[in-house]
Amino acid sequence: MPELPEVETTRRGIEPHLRSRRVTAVLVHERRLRWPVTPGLDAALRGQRVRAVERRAKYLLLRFDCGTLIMHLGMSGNLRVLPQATPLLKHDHFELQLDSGQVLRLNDPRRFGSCLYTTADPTLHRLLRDLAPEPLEPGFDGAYLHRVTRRRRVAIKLLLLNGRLITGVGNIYASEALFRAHIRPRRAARSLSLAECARLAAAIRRVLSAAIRVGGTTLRDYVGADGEAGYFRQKLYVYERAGLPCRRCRTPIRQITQGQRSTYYCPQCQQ
DNA sequence: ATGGGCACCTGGCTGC
DNA sequence: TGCAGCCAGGTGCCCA
Repeated sequence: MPELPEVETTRRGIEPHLRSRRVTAVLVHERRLRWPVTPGLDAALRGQRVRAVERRAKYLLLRFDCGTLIMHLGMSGNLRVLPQATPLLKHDHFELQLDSGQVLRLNDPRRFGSCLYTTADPTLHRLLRDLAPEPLEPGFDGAYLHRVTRRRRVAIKLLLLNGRLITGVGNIYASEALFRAHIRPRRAARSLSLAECARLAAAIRRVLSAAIRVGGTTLRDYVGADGEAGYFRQKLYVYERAGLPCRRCRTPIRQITQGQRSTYYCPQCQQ
């Protein structure tokens, strides 16, 4: 489900309900996520106030005075703020009960998400420490992209999914950014000129920002923290549009497989 | 160092 | 109707 825009939409949705609230209980209904949910969370967090709700790449960070809860939504996870009496749904694995009478619930059918607690600096956590710079922060530009692609023979589409080099871009926005930059997904990363890298970096920033503005992309069952759908799907140029006419030139959109995942592109607009 | 492939899961859809 | 097969928004890890 979630790429950076969906995670950021979730963050913005839950943050007002969490900030400065005190945790009254932590309930773990299913410990077996991507990694086992950190044991002892109820004892660690009960009575603690949520100081901030932050995001790093596709990770959400719930900051407490005593430590940080690092959450990831995997492919199919979502977080919702609900009245505490709301009945549990299938695949509700984890919840934070709050002194407001509300509850933050993680639902994740595929259980690729995670929920880990650390008392150390979370940016030094093994899952976060090697991540690339944030794509919406100033350091991410054509020069950066040019530098990290220089010796890479891998296809640019696959490089966009490598979180150590680029972060926040997933399978949807990788195809969408390459379309907007007019670059073929199978091009070797190192073949991109500085000008192309600049176009691509700008396209990544534009597509992520635009998706955040409208609440992310809705595919299948994705809903934001308040349960409403995102609207970016209507703005997709190529993703899941195989065989349909390109919105720009009417050429049929092609679907190929790269790294066992689907890529979509326009053979006319992208060279 | 880089790159390819697999693994972890459930559910929805298609086609026989 | 049942069932096998395939596909799906992520990413760490193992191996060549």
